[in-house]
Amino acid sequence: MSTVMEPRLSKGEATRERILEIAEAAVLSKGFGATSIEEVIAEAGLTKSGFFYHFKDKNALAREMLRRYVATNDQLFDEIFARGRALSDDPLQAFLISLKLLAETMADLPSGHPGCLIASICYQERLFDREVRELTAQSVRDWNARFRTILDGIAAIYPPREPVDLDDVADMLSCIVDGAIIMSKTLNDPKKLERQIMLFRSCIKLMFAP
Amino acid sequence: MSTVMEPRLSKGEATRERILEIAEAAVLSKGFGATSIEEVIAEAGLTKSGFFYHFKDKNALAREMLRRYVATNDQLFDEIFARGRALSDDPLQAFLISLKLLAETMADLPSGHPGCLIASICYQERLFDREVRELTAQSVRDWNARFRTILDGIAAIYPPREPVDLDDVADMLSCIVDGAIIMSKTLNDPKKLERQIMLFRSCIKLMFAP
DNA sequence: TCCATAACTGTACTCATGGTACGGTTTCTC
DNA sequence: GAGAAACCGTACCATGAGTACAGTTATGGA
Repeated sequence: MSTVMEPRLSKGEATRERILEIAEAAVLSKGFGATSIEEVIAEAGLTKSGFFYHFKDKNALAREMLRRYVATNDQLFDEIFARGRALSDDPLQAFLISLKLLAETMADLPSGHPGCLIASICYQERLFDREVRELTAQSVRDWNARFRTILDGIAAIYPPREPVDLDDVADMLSCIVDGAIIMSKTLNDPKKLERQIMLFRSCIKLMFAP
Repeated sequence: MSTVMEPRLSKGEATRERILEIAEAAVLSKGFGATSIEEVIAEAGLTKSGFFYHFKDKNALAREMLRRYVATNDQLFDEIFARGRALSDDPLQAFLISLKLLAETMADLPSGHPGCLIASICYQERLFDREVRELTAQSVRDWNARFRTILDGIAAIYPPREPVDLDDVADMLSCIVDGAIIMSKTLNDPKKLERQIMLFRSCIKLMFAP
């Protein structure tokens, strides 16, 4: 899809990356509390001492995992919404294009979306310190604000038919995605996610299209 | 709201109920893997022997928790959609009323929705046996089918404006609710849930209302 | 009122795992 | 080649799941 310029990683940074990737997959499939450091280091091929050299404790691992996750997602959104704007000057059309791109991106994931780390953390809040919880909340607020900005641009040109609160509509996208990921995973049907995004797209059309 | 006829519980059943309630709250706030039997029995005021008298192991606890959760939710939906039908003969109006009732029910929860057990389990799938996973999948399928039936009744009278797949629309409700619960918990803002349900209601109006 | 059984308690284990502490060793990197 | 970065090994403690089993108390029906 997109070739990202990876800055050359030192050996330590590469190991950290490897640990974070393995840990994320484990956390998304069994939860943070049930993810043992032992299994992570076994898969990463290093010892417990090696692990604790990189991460002070499990909470430090969680923080870095989350930072990584948020950064990756931010980048994805930047890309998708920039492409939408590049393909149409009309804000509504641009958004509809971006949503289609988002749906396609999700559909292209080989074995379905692996899960949303923020959702996972939300269902295990008591395990994390305030910093982690604040980070999740802030990233959600940022995403909502981003969508809200887009919707403002649309509503300025196309007044909504039904009286809807644009903040709620902005929130809706995250809700749909998170909810659809859960349904996809629960029913073992990866297609649910892209279908729900496309349905949200239809709702946007119904709300704003003349 | 509604007075449910509780069949008189024997002492053992009452203890089981108490354990399940405490365990559910713990699981929803810290995850299944991180919920220790010790803390559950401490809060329930009984010993480890007492616990294992009621539940063979932790997975048996999970199964019963889930059964309880699904039954409670089924009952809630039965009630809400029956009331909707009672208040209007028009299937669309009945559904809109039911959605409003659902939103109000969610708004009335004292400290926000405690969380969806199915979502929690979905993010810890590897911890559970096939029976538990099959139970979650089946309950989601049942709920989707229930909504689909309602939508069929609506679409028979009010053909949808935009070409939408009714299965997707049916799925959307669960997605919205699950997603909004996550956002409510993450942002510590209980109102998100009811607002999203009301927004879904607006979308239904936009899709079907003449 | 009695008795069988349900509903527990108490004690005493095993085993796996998270996490800590710390000294030593290898491997980069400049 | 030196110094720092990136580890390894070992030993240790606390906690939690789960087992075993004998004993005790409460309950509810005949």
